[in-house]
Amino acid sequence: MAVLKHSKQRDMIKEFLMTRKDHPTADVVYSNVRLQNPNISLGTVYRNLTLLADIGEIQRLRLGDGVDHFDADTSPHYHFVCSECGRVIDLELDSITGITDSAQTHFKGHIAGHITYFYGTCENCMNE
Amino acid sequence: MAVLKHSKQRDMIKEFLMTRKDHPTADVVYSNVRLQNPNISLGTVYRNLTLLADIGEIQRLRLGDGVDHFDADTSPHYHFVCSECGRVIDLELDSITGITDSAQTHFKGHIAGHITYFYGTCENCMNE
DNA sequence: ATGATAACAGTAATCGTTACTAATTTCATT
DNA sequence: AATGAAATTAGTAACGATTACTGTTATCAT
Repeated sequence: MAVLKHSKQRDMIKEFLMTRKDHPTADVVYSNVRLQNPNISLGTVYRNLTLLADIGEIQRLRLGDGVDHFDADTSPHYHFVCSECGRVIDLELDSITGITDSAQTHFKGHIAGHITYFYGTCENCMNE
Repeated sequence: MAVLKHSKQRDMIKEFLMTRKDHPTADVVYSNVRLQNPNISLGTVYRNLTLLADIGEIQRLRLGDGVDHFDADTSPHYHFVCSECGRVIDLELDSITGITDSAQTHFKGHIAGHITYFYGTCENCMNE
């Protein structure tokens, strides 16, 4: 990979993402970062989100809603997606890495890991 | 919902899907069904795959590769996605529905279920 | 300061999917 | 069997998220 050069835009994107716990999409990142730098390009946001995810500084979440979400918290944890409002919420959950092992027992390839997320109705939507 | 009327195109799509264990995409369904009916429209394929999934006759799989896959096997089971070749393979795995309960314990909304799939290198790609 | 190259803004293109429309098919009722 | 209302179709246009391109600007080792 090419040598990484510093960029103000990348810093802004990373910093914005660290202030948020709601796993925003590229578009949300774009419109928020634009408040500070109205000239930033949507392509720049996408490119840097991809780059940051590739070097492991952020996490890309694919939650089946057709839009990528991004999370500055790279520690392993699980997510809940509200089927009503689409909200994405962190979940406290004891590690379930054991399921990778138990999936491996009957499988001849190599299982490197798993993707799991939960869905249902969030607290907010239940009170309606 | 409107009354369902029979359609030859829908039958062909369902029948094709039942012959396949490799979880084809809409496009693969389209090009195969077109061998029998060259006039069928891609929109018809999408509409019927969605309809069949809505009435529970098939399953729509979202596996994080940006393309929907479809499975005529509607029984609950898990999938493996090869990171090398993209192949999707059924997995034998004892039920892990318990994780839904254990996710529920610390969560105030209602968890209806979970999506889990595994990734790694398939047997084919390991022999290369 | 210079120069190589990474990153940028702006825009066009791509890809999977959905929406639209006029014509056709299904099917319950005659 | 003929009628007609409604579902379905083929074909095509539109859409939204993302990626690619291009000429310009910023970074940074020398």
